[in-house]
Amino acid sequence: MDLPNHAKQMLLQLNQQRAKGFLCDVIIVVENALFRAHKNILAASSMYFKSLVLHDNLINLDTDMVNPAVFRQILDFIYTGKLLTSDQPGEQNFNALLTAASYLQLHDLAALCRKKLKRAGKPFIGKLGVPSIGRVGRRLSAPFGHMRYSGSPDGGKLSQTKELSKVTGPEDEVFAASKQENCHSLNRGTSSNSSLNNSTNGSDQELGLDLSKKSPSLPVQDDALQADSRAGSPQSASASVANSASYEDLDLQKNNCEPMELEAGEENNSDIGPKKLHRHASRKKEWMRIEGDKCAEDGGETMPNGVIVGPLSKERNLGGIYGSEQNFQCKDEIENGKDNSDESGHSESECSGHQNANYIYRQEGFETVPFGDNLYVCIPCGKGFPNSEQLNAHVETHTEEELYIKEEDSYSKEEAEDLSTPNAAFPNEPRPFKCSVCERSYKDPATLRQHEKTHWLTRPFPCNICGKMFTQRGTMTRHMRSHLGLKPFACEECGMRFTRQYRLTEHMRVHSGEKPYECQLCGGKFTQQRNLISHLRMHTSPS
DNA sequence: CTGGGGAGGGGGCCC
DNA sequence: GGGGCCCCCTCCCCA
Repeated sequence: MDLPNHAKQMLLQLNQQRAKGFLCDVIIVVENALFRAHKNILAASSMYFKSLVLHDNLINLDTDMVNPAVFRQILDFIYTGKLLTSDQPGEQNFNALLTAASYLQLHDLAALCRKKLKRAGKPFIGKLGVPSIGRVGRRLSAPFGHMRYSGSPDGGKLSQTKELSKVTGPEDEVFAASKQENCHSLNRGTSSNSSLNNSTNGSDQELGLDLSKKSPSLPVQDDALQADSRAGSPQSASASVANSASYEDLDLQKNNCEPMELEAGEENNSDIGPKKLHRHASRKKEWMRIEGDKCAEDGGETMPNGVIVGPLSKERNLGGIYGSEQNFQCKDEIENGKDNSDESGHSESECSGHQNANYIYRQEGFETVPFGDNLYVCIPCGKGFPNSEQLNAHVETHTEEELYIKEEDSYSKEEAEDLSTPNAAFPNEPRPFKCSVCERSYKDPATLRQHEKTHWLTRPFPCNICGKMFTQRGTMTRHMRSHLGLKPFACEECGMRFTRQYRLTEHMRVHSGEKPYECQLCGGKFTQQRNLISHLRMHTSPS
């Protein structure tokens, strides 16, 4: 008994999931564009992808071999079995496709292209695209976190004009592609629309963000990368982890689950003190464990569950990365009649999926409403909907003002006073702009508006990768950096890199020995305020 | 084994 | 939009 359309239906479903970013667990970077996909699908389509996705969740493809427009065609082909036509002239497109298909070891597609070219009487004039013969190893694409830092006078920002000028002619469709679902341009210069769409149309977004920030000092990575002449290895296509902020991590990949070699290597290269050195080595062990523990244990067949990059694998971050999953988890919990709004530790945002994040959980106060099959619940009005599309359509009918949490009553006077710390800090400063929900007040309307967003149930800035929602664009941008492993702030002393300037400032005290935070009770000094605070807890805790 | 300290990283939020 | 600070979580090291 065969279901005649089973395979077709499955593929259709998978492609729809890809379009929504649902359960996508790998990001492929091609030049300026990001593509989300499913590891299983990629692995099933090509041995090359299979070896890449085994250890990495962020893959950079060699831009000599494939450009974003072509890769979009390829990804569509993988997910549909259909080759969609491109704007390019046929033979030119088939040449590019054949190059890329050979490079990616998509044999069926390559054969199809060859056939097309043969029929057209045009010989293949593309590049030699088989990784196993060493072509790819020649030029190792920098890991994503590095490749935009060109040491340019602008401090290494995404060099918009340069990147643009490189891409001409047919490749302009790169940027058309960036507007497609699942293909996000990282190049701010490609669009005047530098803002993210709001949560109601999150699946069709363009990043348009400069996530790179400027780099005060950037260690030259390319030499180290090129020294790694792993010709013939699929890894040589610079499958990189998102936090591959240093080539140490790449070494780690190279050594493939052999942390001992790494630590030894670092000791040789490092001129920092023993303690610091140890520290760094231990950090790498952490990374190692995250990315490769399973592969060490069982020969590399099992992937660490749901890990995008090392540091992000921490438990509490998984919720963010796998927002879509949580979305459904929350839905499941609704089905199971659980109240997950409190004890489960989910915040609304953590329950967030891609678009309707804040609406998919059973809200307290609505629990007695019989939802029936309407599992998607609009929090502001309590209406249930059978699917996310209908809910999204409904959500758009709400105005911003309606989305405020109407919970003035829940704010006690004491809480309100606690929350009015800005006033307490600057008692003499006039703060005429008062929040209508809590008692806080601000000097200017922009800050007030910013603050008022914290009362909204919808968070207007979704992460394009994991769907997590943020109240401030800056927070979301910062969060995106962590996905992409962008660490623009480098320590000149030890080369350690950070996602934030503030972290670097804190870190520099390690080198200077400065300990500005002193415990008034015991005189203990600390480099970081947070450690003084945790120290003070030790004094005040009863035990 | 445990508690304390050091430090990396993430999010919230105000300026 | 970016900077800065706060709070939290977590990991690692070490006594």
